[in-house]
Amino acid sequence: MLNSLDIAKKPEDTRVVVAMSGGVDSSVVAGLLHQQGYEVIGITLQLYDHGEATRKTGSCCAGQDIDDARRVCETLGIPHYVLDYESRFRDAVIDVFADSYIAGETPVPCISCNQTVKFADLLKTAKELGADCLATGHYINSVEKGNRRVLTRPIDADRDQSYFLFATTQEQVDYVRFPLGDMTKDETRRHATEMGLVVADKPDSQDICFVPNGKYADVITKLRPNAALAGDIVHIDGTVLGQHEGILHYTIGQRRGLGVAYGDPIYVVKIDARTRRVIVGPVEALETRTLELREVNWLGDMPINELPEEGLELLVRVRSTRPPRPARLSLQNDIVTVEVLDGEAGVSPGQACVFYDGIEAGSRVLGGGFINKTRRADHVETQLATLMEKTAVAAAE
RNA sequence: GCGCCCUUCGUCUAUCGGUUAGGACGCCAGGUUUUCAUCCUGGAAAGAGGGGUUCGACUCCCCUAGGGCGUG
Repeated sequence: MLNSLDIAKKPEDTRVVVAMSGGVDSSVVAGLLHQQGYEVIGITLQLYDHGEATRKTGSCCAGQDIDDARRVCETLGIPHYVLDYESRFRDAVIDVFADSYIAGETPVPCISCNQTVKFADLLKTAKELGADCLATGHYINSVEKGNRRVLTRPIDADRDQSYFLFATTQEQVDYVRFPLGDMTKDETRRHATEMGLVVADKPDSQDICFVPNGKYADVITKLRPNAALAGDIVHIDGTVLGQHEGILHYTIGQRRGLGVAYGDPIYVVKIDARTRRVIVGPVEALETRTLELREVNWLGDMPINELPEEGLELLVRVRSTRPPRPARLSLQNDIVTVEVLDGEAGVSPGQACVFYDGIEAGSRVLGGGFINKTRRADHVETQLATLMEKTAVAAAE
């Protein structure tokens, strides 16, 4: 007989570590599991510098948030531990974040954090504590299927956090539980209020947790003083339209912040880290059909090298707030390649491409990968190639 | 040297003898969003300068400055 966490033990004999960020969601997870009689241990990771970042609203895992988590555990009457993961977080998340921008990509720090700190280090700690599972407050679900668990989309589609969790390995999926997967945000807040938790009305976290004031470029510049070098803003037709203050301010598909009045809206089409050029063009130039992925985490049933010759039809998201779009996944010369059937606009290297087998709640999350390269329409590729060639010649002279 | 034309938000421009001088792009602020963005809503922002004519001028006339075209 399985308990509510799909473990063959009575709740009171089941030890659960709850990853508590100090927000409502993970607090409610701890509260609900405690109510159900589980042996709950709250753990909060201290991830970064105290300072201004810790006082802003919508942060997590530092300063005030650690305090909130502690108070929640006191209210519930469960043990709470704070672990110092600052240096680990810095190496695995912040440094990687900075280097990605310098390389002209656009990172997703929340994914690195889940991938390395939460589901690697914290998970290991939970196992060392003898926990039967690690529970988090993410809005995603997982269910038993045969002798393993599969990741699925949550009930609350508006809150779906699967984009940030695509890199969770099968082994991790088997150990982690997501009690909020079949709950809406409103219900979560109601539970928090009913349980009298101090965080019941706390605002949701937003922005990058370790960046104060939303100025992520400042963080990078502080870490890598030579990162923000000026360069040209070049139209895809070759015209130099202006100057920018560092490629780290831009991502593919970005419109604002260019400071160029072109008459029509122009978007960042490509970032050339080598020459520090930001290439811009009309919205049509963003249209992308083919993506090459790296660091792919495949959670489908068949092994990924046994994909059908013609590819596997599924749905993909290339940014967390986009709806899943029909696509075909295939292996081409050992490279995992995604063809978005109707095209996508503004696809950036460094972002994730996450796979689904459907749109509705309960659909499988089939993993995903980081976008390594993209290919546009032929005429756009030709224009870009011409631009790259010109610089190569100029550099040679 | 002479003749003709042009000058409006940061940029490109619309309009008119009596208008809250409109739009696009840019910028700013909110909303959306556990990434960065996108997207949505809102906001600030203009008649080159000086004289006239007129009840009233950004609009008509003159001068000055700047720019364009044509011509000895």
